[in-house]
Formats: sequence, C-alpha cells, structure tokens
Amino acid sequence: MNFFEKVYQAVKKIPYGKVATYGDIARLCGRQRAARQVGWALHQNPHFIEIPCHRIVNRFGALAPAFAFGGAHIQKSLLEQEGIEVREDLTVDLARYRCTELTE
DNA sequence: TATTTGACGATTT
DNA sequence: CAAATCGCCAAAT
Repeated sequence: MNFFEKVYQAVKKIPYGKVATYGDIARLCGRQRAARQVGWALHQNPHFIEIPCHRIVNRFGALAPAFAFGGAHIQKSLLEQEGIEVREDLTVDLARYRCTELTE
C-alpha cells in the first residue's frame, strides 16, 4: 500500500464529530514527519468525495485555507454539521475535537 | 531529465 | 525559549 493510500485510510478512520492534524495522520501511516505528504495526498484527493478533508486541520487547529472543496465556508458548515465549533478564522478547539482515541 | 515547490511538523542549534 | 534546519515524497515547471 502506498503512503498515499494509507493517508486515505487513516482519514476515513476519523470518527464523526472529530478532527485530526496532518501530523496525526502521518503518524498513523508510520511516517510522523511526513505531514507534508498528507496534505499533498489530500490535495490530489483521488477519492475526493469519500475523504472528509474538512476533518483535517493543521497543528494549530486551523483548516486549510486552500481551495478545499470549493469554499472554506463549506468546510465550516460540514464541521458544524458534525457538532464541531468553528471560529471565524476557521479554527477548532483541538483540545476537544482532536481524535486522540485514534492517535493515542 | 533535473530542480523547485508544496493543505506540515518535528528536531536540532 | 526562539530561530533555523531537516525530513518526507510526489507533482509541477
């Protein structure tokens, strides 16, 4: 399995109402320092629809300001839809929503 | 074909 | 404690 596929699998493992950081996903893939490739895997996003990119945030808890699915406010909506509180600057409270259960 | 860049983060100095 | 450097690897130039 390619590193990219591992990323996709890990992302899909994120439980409802939770978020994960790039570093967390990288660690789940066996490459803690490969956070960059995690972001890239999502950028490519061959499974775009199937992968909840909105649950992926950086270490600060901020969503990717990039083009994500056509609009940052879409991410905000999706996160709020899952019960996640999103600030105006598209940041979430990692202390509450980070999927610690998955990363351990 | 070679170099640079890129949704990032940890480690070292 | 803050700044600089390294790691990661595929795609774009």
